[in-house]
Amino acid sequence: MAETTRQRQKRQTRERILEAARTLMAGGRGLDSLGLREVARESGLAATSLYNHFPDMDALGLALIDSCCFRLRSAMEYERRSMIEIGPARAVKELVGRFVRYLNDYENDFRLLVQQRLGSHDRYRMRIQRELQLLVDELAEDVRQAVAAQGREPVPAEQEAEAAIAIMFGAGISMLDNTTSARRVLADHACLQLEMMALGGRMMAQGMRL
Amino acid sequence: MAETTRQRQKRQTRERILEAARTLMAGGRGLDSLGLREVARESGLAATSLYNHFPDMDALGLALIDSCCFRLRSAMEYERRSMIEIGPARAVKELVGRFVRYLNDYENDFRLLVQQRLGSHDRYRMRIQRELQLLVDELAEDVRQAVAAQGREPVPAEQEAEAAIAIMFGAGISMLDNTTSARRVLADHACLQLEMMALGGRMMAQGMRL
DNA sequence: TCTTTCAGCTAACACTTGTTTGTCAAAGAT
DNA sequence: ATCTTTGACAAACAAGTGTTAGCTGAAAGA
Repeated sequence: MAETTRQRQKRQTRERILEAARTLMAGGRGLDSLGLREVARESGLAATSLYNHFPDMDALGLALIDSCCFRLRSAMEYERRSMIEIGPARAVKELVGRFVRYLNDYENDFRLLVQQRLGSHDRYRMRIQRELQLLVDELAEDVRQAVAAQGREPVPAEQEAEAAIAIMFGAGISMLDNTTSARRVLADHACLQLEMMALGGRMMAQGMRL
Repeated sequence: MAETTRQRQKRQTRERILEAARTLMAGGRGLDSLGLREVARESGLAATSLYNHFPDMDALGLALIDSCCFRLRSAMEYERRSMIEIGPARAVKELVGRFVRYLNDYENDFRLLVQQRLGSHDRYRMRIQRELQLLVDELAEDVRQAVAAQGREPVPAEQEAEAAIAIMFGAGISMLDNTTSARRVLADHACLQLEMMALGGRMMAQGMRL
C-alpha cells in the first residue's frame, strides 16, 4: 500500500513543524519558553494548522523529545562484537568519539534532553530517563562481556556504566559552551576519566579496595 | 550604622519575592516559565512593586541563581584537614553524605542550577559554570593533598575531581525522581562509583594503564 | 463524475505577559 | 513641624498566549 500524496504532504508538514521548533531552540532556549504561534510562524503555517498534527502543545513537545531520543540512540548504536575485540582502551576512545560526533551534529538535541530530564513535565522526564537507562544497560552489558572475556570476577558493571554515562554527559555539557577545538581537549579529559574508571573497576573486581 | 526600618522592610520584601519564586518552581517548573505577575501574586504584592526591587525579570532570575550558588557552596563547605585525615573511603562517604543532605534540603535549588546550566541566558550559565568549577577545584586540591600524604606520584587530580562531581551530580539528578528511602541506595551506588574512580586514580598514578 | 475527507486558513475568545505612568501614604531628614 | 524620599499601588498599554468555530479548496475514494 503506497503512500498517497496527502499522507506524504502531511508527514512532511509535521516534519517541518518539528524542524521549526528545533530552529527556535537553537539559541539555547528552553522547550517551555517557545509558543505554539511562534512555532507556527517559523514553519510558515497558520497557528491553528498545528492542531491538525498535534492535539496540543504538550504533544508537540513529546514528539520532539521522542525524535531526540531516537537520534541519540541511533548515534550511539554500534556493533557490540567490535567494541569488545579492540580492547578497553580503544573502546573508550571509540565511545567518546561517537559521543563527540553526536554532540557536533545534534547539539540542540542534547541540550533539550538534558534540560527536560529535570523539566516539569512528568511524561517528558520519564521518557528521557528510560532512554538514558537503556544507554546505561547496553554499556553495562558490554562491560560484563569484556569482563567475562578476561576471566575476571564479576564486577559491578552496572555501576561502572552508570558512572561512565555521567562522566560523558558531564563532559558534553561543558563542551556546549566551547569551540570545536576546545572540545577535543575536553574529549581527551573524558577519555582519561573513563580509563580511570575502568581501571578502578578492574582492580575492584580483583578484590582491591581503597 | 544600624539598619533603618525602611531598609529592613525592603530587604524582607525582597526576600519574600525570591521565596515566592522558589515556591512557584517547587513543582519542577523552569525559571523561564514563571512570570513577573505570577511571582508578584504569590508574594502578595502588586506586579509593579517588583520593579522597586529588581530592574527587570532577568535581574530577579540572577538574584535567585546567586542565592542558589551561595547555598550550594555553604552546604558543600567542609574542613579540609579532617577530610584528609579520615582516609579516602570515609572521605567519599562524607562527601556524598553532605551532598545528599544538601539535596534533601534544597532540592529545588539543585534543579534550578542544573537546568539553568544549559539555559539560554549567558549570564546565568556562566555564573553557574564558575560555581561548579570552584567545586571541582576545591575537590581537586583535596585529592592532591591526599596523594601527597601517601607519597604517590602526581596524579591527574583535576580529572579525578571533575569525574567525581559529574558522578555525584548524575546521581543527584536520578535522586530527584525517587523517594527518600530509594535515594539512600542511589547514594550507596554513588559511593561505590566514587571509590572505583579513586582506586583507578591511585593505580594510574602508579603508572598502571588499561 | 460526484461526494466525502481534511489540511490549512481567518476571525475571534478569554486570558496572560512585561513594562510605564502617575498617585498616595508612610518613613527619614532637616 | 515641614519637606523629601520611596515602597507599594491601580490603571492602562501593546503584545503575546493556547484554543475553538467555521470556511475553503484540493485530493481521495466511490
